[in-house]
Amino acid sequence: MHSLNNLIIEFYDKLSSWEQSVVKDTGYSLAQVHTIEVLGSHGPMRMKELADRLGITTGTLTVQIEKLVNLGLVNRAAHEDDRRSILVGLTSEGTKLHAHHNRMHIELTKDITRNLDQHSIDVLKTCFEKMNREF
Amino acid sequence: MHSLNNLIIEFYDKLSSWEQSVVKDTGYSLAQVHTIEVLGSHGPMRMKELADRLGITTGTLTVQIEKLVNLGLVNRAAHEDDRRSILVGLTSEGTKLHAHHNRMHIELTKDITRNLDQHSIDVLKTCFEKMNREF
DNA sequence: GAGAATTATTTGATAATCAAACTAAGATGT
DNA sequence: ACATCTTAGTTTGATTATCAAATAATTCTC
Repeated sequence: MHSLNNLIIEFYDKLSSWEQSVVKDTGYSLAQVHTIEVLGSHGPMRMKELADRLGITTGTLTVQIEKLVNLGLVNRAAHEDDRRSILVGLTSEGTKLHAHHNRMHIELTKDITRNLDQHSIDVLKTCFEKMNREF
Repeated sequence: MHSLNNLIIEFYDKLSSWEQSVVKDTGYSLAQVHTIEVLGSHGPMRMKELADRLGITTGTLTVQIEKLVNLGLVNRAAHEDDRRSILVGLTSEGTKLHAHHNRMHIELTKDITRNLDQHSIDVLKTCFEKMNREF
């Protein structure tokens, strides 16, 4: 159990470093790219939901989104059913950035699984599915 | 490949959230606990090496370490061979905090692997070993 | 419909971060 | 040896990220 724990921590740390270096190349901040990632993979959502997913307060998010809107990556739209809320989503420019970032992720996944046979990959997927469910 | 990529990202995000909530309970900041984690698992090291591992500049680290020293979690010692360098390491108080945090990590690992049989765990370990090597 | 809860923004304060300048010490090349 | 180049850590000044609390608008509940 200890060894698996250490492997997970090492994996997490290396993924963190990778993300940091990839983000640095874009010229945007880590927080900004993370916001783009969440909006890109889950679609438009309300401020509250986005803040929860990012683990920050809505106050912090308000100023973040303001900047991303000014950068032309994100837009705000009225929420149909709830006039207190707004829906934030990606502009076409934001979508392009997300697609690029996602391609990098897929490249990385391809690279690090280079030496895994098909059976291992199948087991690995199942393990991730089960682990993700238990959080 | 796409599905594995998404599973990895989901795993990473959930681990992030978990870490954030666990750290919040300690009363220390994420950056502080991360520093303690690195020092705890790798032992005392020089500022430069620590900064590299944390992905921050030495300038940032200097003020971080100053705070951790004042909190009694970290100490500085002279480097034997290189008088430009100092070795930063955990105090007994810092070691205690690291041990506690590590126990939480092990608990988590135990929890999320609850539904995995022995064969899957063995494969999973091998996969992590191979993937960690490829970063 | 009155009171409670939720959503987003604003504000004021603090913490984290970087780049660049600086000091001290080691490494290198001739 | 010694001048130069590199490396390690600190300091400084500016920027960015963050939170908690106050506020305003809207929705929910009873």
